[in-house]
Amino acid sequence: MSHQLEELGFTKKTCKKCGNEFWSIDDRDTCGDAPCDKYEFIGNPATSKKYDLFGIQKEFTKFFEKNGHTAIQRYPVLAKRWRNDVFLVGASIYNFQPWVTSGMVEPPANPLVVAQPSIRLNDVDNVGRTGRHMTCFTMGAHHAFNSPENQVYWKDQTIKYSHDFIKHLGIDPREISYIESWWKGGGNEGPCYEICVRGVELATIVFIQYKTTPQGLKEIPLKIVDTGYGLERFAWVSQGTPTAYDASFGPVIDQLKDISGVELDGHILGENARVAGMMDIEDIADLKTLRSRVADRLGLSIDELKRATEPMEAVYIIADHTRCLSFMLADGVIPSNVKEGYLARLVLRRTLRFMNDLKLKESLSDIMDIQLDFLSKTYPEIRHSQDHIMNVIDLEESRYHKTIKKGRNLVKKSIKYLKKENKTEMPPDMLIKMYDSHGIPPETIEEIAKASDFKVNVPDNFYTLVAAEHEEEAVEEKPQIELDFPETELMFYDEPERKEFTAKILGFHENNVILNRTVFYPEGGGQPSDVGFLELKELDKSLKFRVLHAEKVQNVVLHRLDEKDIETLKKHVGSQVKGEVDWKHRIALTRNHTATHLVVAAARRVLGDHIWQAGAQKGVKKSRIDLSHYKRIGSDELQKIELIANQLVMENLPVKTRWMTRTEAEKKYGFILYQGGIVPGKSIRVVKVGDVDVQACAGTHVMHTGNIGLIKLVKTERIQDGVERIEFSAGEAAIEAVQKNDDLLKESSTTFKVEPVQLPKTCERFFTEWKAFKNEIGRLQNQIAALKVEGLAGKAEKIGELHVLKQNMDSQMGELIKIATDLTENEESIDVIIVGNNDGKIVGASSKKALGMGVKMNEIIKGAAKILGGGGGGRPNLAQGAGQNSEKMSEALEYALEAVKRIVE
RNA sequence: GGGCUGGUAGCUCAGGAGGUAGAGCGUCGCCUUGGCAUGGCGGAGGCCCCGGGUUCAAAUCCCGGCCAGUCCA
Repeated sequence: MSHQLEELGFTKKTCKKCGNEFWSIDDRDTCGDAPCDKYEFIGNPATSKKYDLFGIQKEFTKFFEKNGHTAIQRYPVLAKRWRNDVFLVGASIYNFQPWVTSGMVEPPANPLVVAQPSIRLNDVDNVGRTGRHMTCFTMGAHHAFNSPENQVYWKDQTIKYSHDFIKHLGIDPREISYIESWWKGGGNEGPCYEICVRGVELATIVFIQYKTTPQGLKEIPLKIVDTGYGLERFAWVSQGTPTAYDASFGPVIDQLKDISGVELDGHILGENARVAGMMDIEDIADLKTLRSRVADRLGLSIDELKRATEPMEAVYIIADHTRCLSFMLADGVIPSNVKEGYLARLVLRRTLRFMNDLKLKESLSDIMDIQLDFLSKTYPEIRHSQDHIMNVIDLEESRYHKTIKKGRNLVKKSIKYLKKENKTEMPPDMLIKMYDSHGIPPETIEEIAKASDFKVNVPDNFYTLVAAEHEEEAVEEKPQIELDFPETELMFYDEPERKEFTAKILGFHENNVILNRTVFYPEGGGQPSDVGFLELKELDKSLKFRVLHAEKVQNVVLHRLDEKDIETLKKHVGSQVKGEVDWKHRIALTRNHTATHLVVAAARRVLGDHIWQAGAQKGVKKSRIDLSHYKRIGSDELQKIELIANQLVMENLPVKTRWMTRTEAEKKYGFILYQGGIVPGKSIRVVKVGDVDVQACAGTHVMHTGNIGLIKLVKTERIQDGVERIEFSAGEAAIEAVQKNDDLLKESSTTFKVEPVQLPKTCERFFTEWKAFKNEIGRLQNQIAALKVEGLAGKAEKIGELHVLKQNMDSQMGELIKIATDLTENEESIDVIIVGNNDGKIVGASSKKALGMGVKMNEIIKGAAKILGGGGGGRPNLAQGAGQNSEKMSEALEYALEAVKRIVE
């Protein structure tokens, strides 16, 4: 692979334990990585000096700067800011994907060095327990991007740099081993070395040089040096602390210890980390193995060990998770039930659970305060978001408590139900349902069950079972269209007010015409396509074709026409056509598009800087934008946004557009450029509205905001937790929207015969009165029923032991029911009553005495209602029915009476 | 983007194999008391989220929508 290692005195060997090939100076027979070697640095630092995390970060950056690298600022952990394939940054290379790594865009510097906070949640269960796993770590990285024209450095130099750096820290080169391996990820791969010292992997240096394709490896033109130095691990080996947590965020841990009163036992922790270092921990079963091994070595029982370690682990988890949350929230992740927001909520709720285990009386925001204090010394930008973070945290904490409280009730109820069913244990599917549908973790259920003296058995593979509940869905991949046409010249950028043009017909694709240039805006960036006409002049006559739609495929604009028109046009490849866009349509979309930028800008002013556009769809009549926000937008906030947006219109701000290279634009404006979505390409079109908004945007815009006219916000909708949708109209459509509201008011006020201003009061009055009348009617019905009951008793006939009454009455259903129940429940002289009315409704009731004799009213009424041509039923003591043939009522009543007779006699 | 829950009195929730809408707390009135804590009795308070469908009959079943919760990618 490289001669560099040989030059440095290394020779290649094979590990006798794992069989991997590795390089070292010393004559050793194991590769230097766990589990082949065990940790040899705990209590015995490997470096000449101790570094805390920020110390090593500084040292790292400084070293590579000195060696010709340009240091760049960290990127936000929210990768969505510049790419849409992953949620969070998991490594420094994520910063440069896909634009730089594909070779399309120049890197911000070359070579460069960065210390990139990275988040990986796949091992979240191990955090705090193994001594080395973290949700958030700092990846120190030096990158070189080697293009055919610009070779920066490759394998030899990379190895030299990394070796020099480790040596520079005072680590004895004889302790370093380089394990040969192969790296694969993100569609690329290449050879790599894992650099290990005293049993721990400190860094990986990767040489990305292939693309992974279904046909195998494909050499790529841009060869990338991708390195990753686990800076927390460097801090760890330099201090020799029991865990990497102590070395990385010791001050936070100290304060947490003070608050919680937990004493950390360095001996146990160190032993735990040593054993954990030797293991791959993937599930709860592995964790149990770890516990029993550690307990063994310390001569403790597993319970004793758990009692001793769990509080310490909780402290570590809280310290780790709050760090992760700080980056997430500061960089713009809004906790939610979907996407990256869900990941934030997951971490946040885990933190709350462990705080609860420690019985901390502090709120999460108190703990976050400690973490933010600590972090903002190195990352001052986090301070700027402090208020926002605190708002979000407090809100989330109260949401969580609400959920748990609801969950508690549900669990108690379920246990009660199970006990009634004589079950002694909660079945696993119920446990899964509780978590899946209601977010109650099994530990919480166990806790509640214990209080209710009920057994809960959580399966080891609980989360696997949960996952099994969710069937995977195959992702359909769209077949790529291959087009062989030159790039279409887009005229609407240089001449935004142009309505007509002439162009040459280059060819066809399905129902689409391809021209050499166009004024038709192709659908994209949430802006629908233009429509209009193409006109072909042929000798004396001219033919006009409707353009239904335009879209861009690989820089070629497809103008979709009716199938018949395509057939006609096909004879004219190479001819000139005149194109004309429907301007009313276009200008409406243009107004809506610029208005979108203004509404976002206004929303940022009203709601805060955390507001980002999460999606948008423009239309002629109405448009909508989705904004990241942690709670519902209130109606007064909405009105404020509306006012500010319209003020920006009235200021008649100039809208300036210009093309810039991606790197240049990002440097000047930051990722806020990508509010409207990720824009592809090397150079991007930057649209700047006065000084209030700047976005990378390919859409059409008015020249001055005054051209938009009115902006009317219509409604808000919460499309997900953490994302609020605002629907609005701009220009003429806004006037229509206002007029529509006026119509609604007029229509309603005409009905009430009042002025619109009186409507709210009038409505309220009508509603209250309606309720009062409704209640009054109920009362009157009861009274009428009571009156009608009087004197009825005497009309009963005696059948056997029972007094039976059969009567046709002029009463509604409700009244009949009332009469029937009154007489059978309260009046002792009546046992069975059957009443009907002229609408074909029939009701029957029987007293306890009659019931005792087997008079089941539901069956009798069922039969009687059949005669009426309908159906009926109810309970034995009270039943009702009805049918269309109301003229047969007396027959039905007679049937019922006979039925009673049959039972009694 | 997908799955699963839920929406009933001011609040917390029962009910829901279709057939008279319920409880506790709160509220109002009366009684008990010298006053308070309390206790007893009685009352008011429901578009059973909205719209459609099935049915003699829908809070209950079905479809759609809105709102909320939750898990997963």
